[in-house]
Amino acid sequence: MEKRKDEMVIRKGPWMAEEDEILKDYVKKYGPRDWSSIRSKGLLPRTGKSCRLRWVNKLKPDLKTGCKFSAEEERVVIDLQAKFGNKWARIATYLTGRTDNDVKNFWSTRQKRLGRIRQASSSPLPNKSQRRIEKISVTPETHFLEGPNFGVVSTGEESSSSDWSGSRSKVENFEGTKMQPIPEMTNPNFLHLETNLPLLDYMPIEKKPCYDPLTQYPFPPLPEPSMDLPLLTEGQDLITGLSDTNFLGVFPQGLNFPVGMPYFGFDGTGQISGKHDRDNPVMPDNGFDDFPVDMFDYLEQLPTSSER
DNA sequence: AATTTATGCAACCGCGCTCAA
DNA sequence: CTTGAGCGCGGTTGCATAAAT
Repeated sequence: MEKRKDEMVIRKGPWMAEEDEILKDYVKKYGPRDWSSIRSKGLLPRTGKSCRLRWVNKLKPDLKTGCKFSAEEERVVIDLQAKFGNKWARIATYLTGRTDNDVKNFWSTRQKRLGRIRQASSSPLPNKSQRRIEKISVTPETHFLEGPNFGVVSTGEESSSSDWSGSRSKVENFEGTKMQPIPEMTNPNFLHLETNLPLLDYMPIEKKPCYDPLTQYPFPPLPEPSMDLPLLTEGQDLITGLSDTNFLGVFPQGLNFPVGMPYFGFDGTGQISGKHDRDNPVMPDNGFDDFPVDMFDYLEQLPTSSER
């Protein structure tokens, strides 16, 4: 017996291709609004919320679905999370083709990864079960150092921190004789470095209208590059501002960086931005009060002088 | 090859805000 | 002023898949 449309059983769970098509047709006709009417019109047995979520996160035409966060995107998220806190929707406005859910998931994944790193770093001689976790965890984000006292991570083939698929097999665990966490990880001054970081001064992307005003069909031209940041070559132009003689003034006295330099914000002019965000007291809600998880991200592997 | 475990992502839930009736 | 619908956001969960054992 057929139910009236307002009695329609609400469907949950994964979307089928047919449902996607119906939803796309709806948006094509009516625009991305009145989500609840999709159900009241009897088009889909889904709540308005569910329809909106599906559209925003998966069906909108300008999304970078299935594409890992680039190093630049990672950097933006990390900096803006420090600036805004867990305001994923706000952060997402600074990234082209990324949704709040994408940003949230990225951050969540990153938090877990850093948590594992933290755990691994606190037990230098892990037992057998822990060893696996460490093996999984170690990426360049852990910033192991090369040299006689420090472990080796780099295989020399990774140019972006964003693609770590397969990285599990590239690294060794702590029990190996070559590898130890960097000593700064336990230095209290180092741990509080983050509070001294100048923050980026990004501009949100101007989200272009999603719909052709004539046809109401979504055809957003792909947004322009996402912010007033110089396009950086990984590990190179990134540190342009280091030539600023005032640059080191932002560090606590006596603190030095044996490898690489932390990333600091750019103001869009190529100069290091020393701006602190006074009106944003929000601190990252990362759950590691005494161990800022972002600490790793301000250590970028730099090319050696011979590589520049 | 089979099983276990970890990971990442899609989707749901609850809460709060806005706005119109 | 109140109320309820609609919507957006952040937190959380469950599942599919990959990786390890």
